[in-house]
Parts: sequence; structure tokens; C-alpha cells
Amino acid sequence: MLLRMSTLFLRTLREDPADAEVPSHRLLVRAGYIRRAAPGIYTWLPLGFEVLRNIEGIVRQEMNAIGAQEVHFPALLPREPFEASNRWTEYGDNIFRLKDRKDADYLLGPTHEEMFTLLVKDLYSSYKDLPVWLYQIQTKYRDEQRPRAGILRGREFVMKDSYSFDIDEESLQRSYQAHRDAYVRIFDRFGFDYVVVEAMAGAMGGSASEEFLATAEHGEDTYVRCTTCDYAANVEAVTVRLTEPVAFAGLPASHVEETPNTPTIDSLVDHLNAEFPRTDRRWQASDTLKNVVVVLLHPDGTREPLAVGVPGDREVDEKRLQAQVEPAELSPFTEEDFAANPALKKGYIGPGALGSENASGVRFLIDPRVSPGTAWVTGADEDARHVLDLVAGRDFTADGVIEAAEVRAGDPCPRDGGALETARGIEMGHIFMLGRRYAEALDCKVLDENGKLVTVTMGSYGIGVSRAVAAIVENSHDDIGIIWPREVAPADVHLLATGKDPAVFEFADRLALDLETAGVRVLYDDRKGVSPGVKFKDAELLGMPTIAVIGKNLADGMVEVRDRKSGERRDVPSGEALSVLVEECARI
RNA sequence: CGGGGCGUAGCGUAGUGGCUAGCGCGCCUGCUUUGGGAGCAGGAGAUCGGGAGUUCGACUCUCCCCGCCCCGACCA
Repeated sequence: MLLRMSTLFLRTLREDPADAEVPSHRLLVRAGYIRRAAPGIYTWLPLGFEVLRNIEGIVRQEMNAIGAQEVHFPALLPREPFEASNRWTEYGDNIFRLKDRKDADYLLGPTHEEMFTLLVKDLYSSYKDLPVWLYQIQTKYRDEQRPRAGILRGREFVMKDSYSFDIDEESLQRSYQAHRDAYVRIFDRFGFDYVVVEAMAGAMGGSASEEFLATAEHGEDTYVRCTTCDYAANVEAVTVRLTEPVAFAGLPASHVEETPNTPTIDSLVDHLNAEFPRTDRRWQASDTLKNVVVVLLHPDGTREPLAVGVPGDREVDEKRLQAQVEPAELSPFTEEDFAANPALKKGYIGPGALGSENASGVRFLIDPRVSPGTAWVTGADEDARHVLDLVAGRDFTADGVIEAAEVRAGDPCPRDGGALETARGIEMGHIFMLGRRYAEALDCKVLDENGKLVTVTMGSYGIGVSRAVAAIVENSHDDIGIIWPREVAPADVHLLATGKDPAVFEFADRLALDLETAGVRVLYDDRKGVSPGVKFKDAELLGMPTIAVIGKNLADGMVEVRDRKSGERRDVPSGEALSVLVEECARI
């Protein structure tokens, strides 16, 4: 289909929209690809819709290629399945809810785990039917607290979600791997830079989980990567590199010392250096053990205090802690809680009072750095006193280990010990082994080969399809416009007819048709009376990978071919224009 | 949901307790122009985000609501 600028429903803007900050938002609006319809809700204009369809096409091809089958659920869903999985309440205000004329509850689907699970339960009942992989490309609705950055985080968005149903873990592994391989092919074809990072399976209760992040400075997700190996992980999923246990022999016994006015780590370190100087070096914050108490709100409504011990030079990272204690919610440990638990001395809490075996009875989890044989300065559970040379594993034990301390650039990589660095990205895909949560809640079982009913195990795999449009632009633009990777571009060639010479238009008309016939997708600027400068600016803004200019040098038998990305320009004889452009645009 | 900034025509903006709300881009008509967002002339287009209040008089001041952007808590 030949796109003619003279009739194309398009209006480019000369200036940036004032409300758009990030490049993808700015450029997609300015170039006339999208238009805001409501907060966080966008209309796709012809060129933008073409890009969206191209992206859908890539996803569809690769999903079909691994044997996944496409279905299509409604976006308007009844309440009941979400009631069964408890997400009607769990999802809270993020769900768009509505009622029908009979006052029955409905919702606009934020995700479709329940529907897929019920569909499989509905139709399949034997292990012989498994594995089965189903997917859909569907509009999702989430009433985001803060939609932002145009299409990057909207309240209505297009997502590809697929689910695998397997009889056992081993089979699930294969389903997961097949999807992972497909995702690599999909994101390669999208033409942007991305990383695969280890992620937390979180509340979903699964085991393996990875995220595909498009690397982007405006990305919302922070991740860490190793500077010497290919390890990359979501901040929540980073683990501390384990060190060898140290022998206790020869370590001095612990002793309690007076440490007046030292409620903070800094004041304690200063006091230690003044009153109890070390012989080898000065005391530092990392020699202290900081014990932070929080309250966990469990889904069943119970409140449980939890103490987390981390080296004093690190904060407890709330996101990391939250990810570890899912599905419980975090809440502060209040003054009332301190009053109710006199064994805990604010500012001087130490392992002596913590742990299920000790006075407070508060569960005590420690950072992996607090490993057996390491010596610490920590609270003595009395006002103005600390205990020195308290050795982990000798003088105290915790109830367990927790990864909740903040991660910092320069920390050692858990894989090879190299320095970690932080970077930002846009979450484009998330794959994880879902396990049996939904299958159990919705009673999706099949008969195994022994005739016994077993609950199926699931995998869940998502791609932000509309978000990909923005992520690609984030990754591929310059000061003057978008630079589409060929496979997602609305057209291969932006053909410009400049000037007013009828011969130019006649030549360009014929070239446009010949290109289309040869399978090259053409956006043809056939507007009359529009100055060349306007056409050049529009072509650069719109971002087709190849720009062909038919203009004044046609008189010399030449046309100009430009590469949008490199800026390279060359003149080719008009007679060879067709073959040159066909070759230029040949799909890889 | 907290902190900060901001809402004037499709887009970018000026404006002030007082006459018909101004400019640029874009759009329409005519003539000229045509390789880097052309020129001249004429024109259409705005309940100044919404509501309430103060006032002789509100785009302007006050309050409430809605929306937008940025920074934090949540997510593809």
C-alpha cells in the first residue's frame, strides 16, 4: 500500500509539545504518530498504527514459530475469576471497574492469568494435552497512579501475554526456555539495545524470572550489571557474593562498653575512634551492625515485627526488603511498637535481644555479609552502651539470612566478583515460572499417567507491545527526529518529489509504483507547492530508514539516496534508482 | 498518594482588576516563490481548564475540583 503524503492523515508539528519531556513522547507526538485522547490514553494515527502493527507482526511470527497458539480474550471481564484468585481486592485501585445494567461487577482486564487458566481447565483434562502454550495480543487497562511519558506508561496499553501449562517442573523448564529463546529473537528484531536481567518472581511464587530491559537513560527501572562478566540483575534480585567463613580461634571475647550519646552510626564511629581506637586502622561504619525493625502486614491481617541486621554503612533498601517478604506488606515500627516491646532499646538494638530465642522474640534476619566469624560493634540493648567484638556465629545467631541491604555501584558481582555498576532501562518483557498459584486457586488439574489428579504448573511471559514503540524511539533518534529500524518502520523509503517540475513528479510517481511492485514499502511525499525544506524536515522527523530525493538533479539524470541513520548521501543515476533502492531495503 | 512547577485557538506563547485577548507556526483564499521549515495581501479559528466566590467590572484576586509536567512510593 503506497502512502501518499498529499492525502495521508498526518500533521507534523514544528515545535515540541510543551508537556512532553522524554524523547519518545516528544517525537511521537510531534511526528504525528500518536495523539493524546485522555490522561495516559493515546490514539494511534495512521503511521503510528503501522508501527504498532509491525511490532505485533514480529511478536506473532516468533510466538507462532515456537508453537504457541494465538487466542483472543475479551478486555471486558466478569468479576468472578478475579474473586477466585483474590485479585479483585488485591489489585485495589489499579483496576478499572464497572457495572452492567443489572448491577453486576465487571472490570477491564489488567492481565489475564485467570482467564487463560480457566480456559485450559475448561477444555483440557489429561497430561496428554500438555504442554500447551497460548498467547494473545490484547489491550490491557490499569488505572495507574501516575501515567507518564506518553506511551511509555499509559493506562491503556497493548501487551502480548502468553502462558505455558505443563505437567511438571522439568517440562516447565523447557517451556520457559522456548519462550526465552523466542524473546531474544523478538527483541533482536525490534532493533534496540537490551539486556536480560535476573528478576524476582515475587508474589507469583515462581522460581526463575528474568526481565528484558531496553537500555535507556529515561528508563524507569534501575538494574545492575557486572563490569567484567555478563551478569545483570534487577536491583531487587541482586545477591551478595558469599565469603568464606572465618575461624573463631584467636578472636577476642566480646565486651560491652559505655558509649554515651551515640544513637546514630556516625556518632558511634566517632566515639569508637576517640575512646577505643583500633591498632590496625580507624573504625568505620562498615564495622558496625545496624539493626532495623519493621512490621510485616501479612495477607491474613496479622502484624509481625521483623528485625533486619545490615552493615552500618548500608541502608535497608525498601524495595529489596519488600521483594523478600512478599506477599506481606511493609509498615513502620512505631513508637507504640517500641512501648509494647521494652526489650528493644531504640538506637541500641542488638542481637542480644533479637531473634525468636531472645527477650524480644522478634524474628531476626541478617545480611549475608554478617557471616560466621565476622566481628561487629552493635547495640547492647541498653541505653548508651554498645558491644564490641561480637562475633557472628559465636556470640549470636540469627533466624536466617535476608538480602535487603542496599546495592551500590562497586559492589562485587555475585558471579565473578567484578565491580557492579548501575544502569537504567525500560522493562520490555518479563518471563517467569509462575508455578501453581493460579492453577491451584482456580483448580486447574489434569489426570497424570497414573490416573491421579495433579495441578498443572504454569509459566507467564509478557511483552509490552505499545511500550516497544516508545522504547525503540528512545533508543533510536537524534536531535531532528526518529530513526526507525527498518523492520518496524512504517515504510522502507521516504520518497520526496521536490520542486515544481512536472517531470520530477512523473518520475517519482512511476518510481513509487515500481518500488511498491518490487515489495518496498513507500511513503511518498507527493505534495504540490510545499517547499523542499519542509519535505526534508518532515522526512527527518518521521524517520524512515531510507530517504530518496527526486528533484533538480533529475535534469542531470540523477536522484539522491540518503541513509537516515548515518546521514550518508549519494547520487545514483535515475535509471538505477529502482534497483539501488530495492537492494537498500532488502530485509535481512 | 506526598513535594515542586504549570494550564490562554490544533501547536508554541504574550498579557493585565477596566475598551474588541495579542503574536508566531499551522489552516483557508489570491498572487509570487521552490534543494533546507518562503514572501505579500486578505481570512477562519478561544465559553482564557471547570465550578463557586470577592468586585461596578475577573483571563487577572480567593477557594474547591479537573488536567499536565518533574521528583519520590507502585508497574508491561
